Amino acid sequence: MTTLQRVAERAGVSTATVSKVLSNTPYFTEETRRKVMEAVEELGYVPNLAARALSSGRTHIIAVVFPQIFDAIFTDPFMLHLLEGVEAECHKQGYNMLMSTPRLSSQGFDAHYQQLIQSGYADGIVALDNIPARSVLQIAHERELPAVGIGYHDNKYHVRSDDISGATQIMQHVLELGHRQIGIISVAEELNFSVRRRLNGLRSTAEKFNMDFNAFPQAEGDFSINSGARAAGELLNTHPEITAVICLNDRMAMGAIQQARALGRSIPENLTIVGYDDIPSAAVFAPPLTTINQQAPEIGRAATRMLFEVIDGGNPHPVNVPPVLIVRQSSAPPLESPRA
Amino acid sequence: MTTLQRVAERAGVSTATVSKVLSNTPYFTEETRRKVMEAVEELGYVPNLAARALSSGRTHIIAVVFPQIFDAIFTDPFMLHLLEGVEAECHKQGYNMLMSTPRLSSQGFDAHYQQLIQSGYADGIVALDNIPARSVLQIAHERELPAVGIGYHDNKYHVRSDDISGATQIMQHVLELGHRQIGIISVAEELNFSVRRRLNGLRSTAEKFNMDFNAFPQAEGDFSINSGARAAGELLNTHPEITAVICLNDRMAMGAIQQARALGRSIPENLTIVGYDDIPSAAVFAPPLTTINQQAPEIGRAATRMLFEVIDGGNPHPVNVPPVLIVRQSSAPPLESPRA
DNA sequence: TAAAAATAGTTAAGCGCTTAACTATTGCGA
DNA sequence: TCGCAATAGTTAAGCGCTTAACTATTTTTA
Repeated sequence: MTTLQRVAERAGVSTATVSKVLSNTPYFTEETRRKVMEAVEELGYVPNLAARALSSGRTHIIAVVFPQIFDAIFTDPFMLHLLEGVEAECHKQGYNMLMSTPRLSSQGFDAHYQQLIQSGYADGIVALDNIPARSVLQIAHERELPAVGIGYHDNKYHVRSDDISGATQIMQHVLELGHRQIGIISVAEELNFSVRRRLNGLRSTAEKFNMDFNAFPQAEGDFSINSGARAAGELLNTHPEITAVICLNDRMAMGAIQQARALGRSIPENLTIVGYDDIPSAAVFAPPLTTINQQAPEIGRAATRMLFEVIDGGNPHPVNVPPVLIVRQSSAPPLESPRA
Repeated sequence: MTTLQRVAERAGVSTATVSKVLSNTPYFTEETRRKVMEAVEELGYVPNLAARALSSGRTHIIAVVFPQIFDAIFTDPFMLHLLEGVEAECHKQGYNMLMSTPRLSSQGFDAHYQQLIQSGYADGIVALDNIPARSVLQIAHERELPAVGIGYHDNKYHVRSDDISGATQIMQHVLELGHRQIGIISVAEELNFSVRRRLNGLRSTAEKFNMDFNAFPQAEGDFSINSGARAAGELLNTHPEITAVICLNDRMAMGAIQQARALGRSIPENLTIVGYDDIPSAAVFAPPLTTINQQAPEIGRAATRMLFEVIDGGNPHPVNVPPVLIVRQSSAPPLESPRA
């Protein structure tokens, strides 16, 4: 490994001058710059980043943190898309990403994660902060490490998907198709921060159409395909008059479709079913799902840009990323619908 | 931030003694250990890992490298599952993962990736090494950085999915169902290393059943859903007698199913269609796909264990991870089949 | 014309940790 | 009982880089 010292000898200047030229710190002549850059090129010099990190106090590494509950993160394509956005911004700024996937126990997040945060390895953190019981960024705040949360924890610097807007769009879509007998497959609010906001978006949109949201029949699932099937079964048995079902995520929508079919309904001809999240399976499902896409890459990009601003001493505003309605073949007007 | 120096002062010993106790290097008394550990706990000491990396020459970070072609990696769940396996082994050994997703241009992999490899930040690399045109690990070999490749490049240390075994299992499954009129949806061999081996596995299994593989009608796709649909259309138009189609991946199988349906075939009753890879959509497709699961988490684990062995000076053997046949509802015996 | 400011390059110290070499003491074996 | 080996702890140097402070020269301003 070639050192800065050897570059300095080759260029006939001090190591401080080499450092100055490489970091573009004033003052040096064009001749000095030429001599240094020639030596760098001839020797194939690449800086030792651990040394640079130690002396400058800056690593140009950010930690990307996805907390693990039930190992779900490694099966969730949302994670990959967040990562895509984070990576794109890191690449632009010459930063590297250190992955951390902490496990929560009764004593808090595991020791390995705690050590990483305090290790001096990362200039800052972007974290998916979505476990209601505990914020994964608390330890970063205690250490005054720059941090941006993705999700609903009360972090000063955060990026969120605008679940109210997403729910508004999906409810509006269903109502504009002419549906009035609408079932809701919901989830217990303690499981996930976004549930309340999705329900609020559905409610406020129904009210704009002068409909009483509380009169819509509801059944409860737990985000899984099976729970969606069970909930759809309940709804269709107790409310056979419904012409549409809004599910709070895609997997429950898939289960609902399977169950509705088993109960003799055809989709979407006499029952419209819509989901939320636009997981990859949604597009290839039969029929392809109408759903809400959260634009995870853009969330990842916005969070990372925000973190760089915090690291550079800025004080950026929180960001809400608007989701996008994706209309596919699982939704259609009801058969006897008077178009409103 | 508390330093080792302050711990030494608190415990009343030298910094070298603190370092010794923390690394369990001989020799120290039980009394000295107690004094040091008390000081560590009272001061909440956490080592600065950049300093440790600089002086010891070891970071306890490995680089996890997924080369980018056409941004496909951020939509491929296989990546997430590899990462799952790598992360599990890193967690066990107290290592951290530095993600790198280099881009290939005509001049080779990008400068950011090259700097990362030479930076002293990573003790070693686990890389998905699957671009036929160029090995992502060449630069690591030049720098004598410990490296393990996942895939078919000729790396000394590598882990591969046993594509021959996977293809053997899927062909055997189709033949044991009684199919003899079998179409193959293939891919040009230059696109991906695994194609030849999958075809070889299919061929050798057919020969074991005394069948001439070259007599099976073939059409070519490019791994995409659309190409699968086109290829299936060709096959069914020129060979309407076929009772099964083997596709070299799941997405082509999905396209083939959609096209076969459009051409009046029911799946699997009068046409069995099978895929390869067990992507998440396979399980929720209609009908759920019979396919081959590559056990990506186990590949990630094996590669990471191998890297730790190389870092510690060992000389491990390459590993082939056996895929698993997943039978679902897209395959069934042919209607007029004499069970062989 | 003299003083102040800017330019250019260097010296010196240090970032926090590791560990080889050294020193002193104790224990073991012949 | 003496010499060698093991134990215990310390000293000293260094890993590769950054940058504040310093020094010398040139340029600008009043």
